[in-house]
Amino acid sequence: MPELPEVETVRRGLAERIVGKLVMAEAHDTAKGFPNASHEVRAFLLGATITDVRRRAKVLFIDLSTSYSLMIHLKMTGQLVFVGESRFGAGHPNDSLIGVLPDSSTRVTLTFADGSALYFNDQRKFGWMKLLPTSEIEHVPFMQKVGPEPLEPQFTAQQFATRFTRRANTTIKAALLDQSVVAGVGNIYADESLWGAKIHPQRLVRTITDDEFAALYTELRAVMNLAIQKGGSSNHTYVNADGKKGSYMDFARVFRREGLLCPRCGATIEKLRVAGRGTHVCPVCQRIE
DNA sequence: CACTTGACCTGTCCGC
DNA sequence: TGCGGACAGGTCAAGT
Repeated sequence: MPELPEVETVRRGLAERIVGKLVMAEAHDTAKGFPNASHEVRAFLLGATITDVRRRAKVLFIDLSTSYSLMIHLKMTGQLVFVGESRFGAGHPNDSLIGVLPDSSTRVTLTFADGSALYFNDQRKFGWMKLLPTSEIEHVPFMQKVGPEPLEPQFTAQQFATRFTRRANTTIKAALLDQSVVAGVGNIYADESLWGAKIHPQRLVRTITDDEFAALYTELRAVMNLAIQKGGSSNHTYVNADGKKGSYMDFARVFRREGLLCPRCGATIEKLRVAGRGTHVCPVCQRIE
């Protein structure tokens, strides 16, 4: 469930809290969450200092002073929660997590020299973390095929529309979710931006007009920027680096609002299945033609 | 190559 | 109340 705005929120929180910290220890449960945690590879993690926290699409990178990086995908239920030095003194915002983490969903724990810790939790074990030389990130297959960042200032509406030509015969929703078209869009922001642009998710890409692509570009960026401002969306498991939920769902206009009224026209919002995903639509505003 | 479907997981919710 | 099954969704592999 973490999409671009949620991953960006986590990135910002971590960048503030862990850059400069020295990694003292690493513990993980099974091979699944950290598949390449061999002794040799861990040598580039233990004793390293964190130099940066970056994001590309829905992937996070924690760069280390050893020229290695942790590459992390949260998939649906992954969390990266920092618990600070407040274990040695009251008043820290995430005091409430002390003694709570690690829990049964904790897959990896990084402990820092000052006693603080970073927990990678993942209830459904879809997420992963791997350690690789920083210079090899660009060669990872996903990184090679992933599309442009939709919020980059230089990303234009024209470029956005052109990216879709390869997916002319599929639905606009399937194409929006395709990470090689545009990076970072998931189910929530696909539905929200299509509603904003008044485009039915089942429309075929080749039927979308230039004006509709322009509207979708504008809506997608607006919705993602608002979501970042609100700290992301929390359906159930998503939390930021402090273990706190985001509030975008309070602003959602169609997502998970089936049976409620469309805030634009008052029709009843429906839920259907498009591209194998639960899809929310206003049947009046978003005509299929 | 383009496109769709199933697999990966486990907690939650719904209906019987 | 208990239980089975559907559902949640990001990405990849395998299928058409």
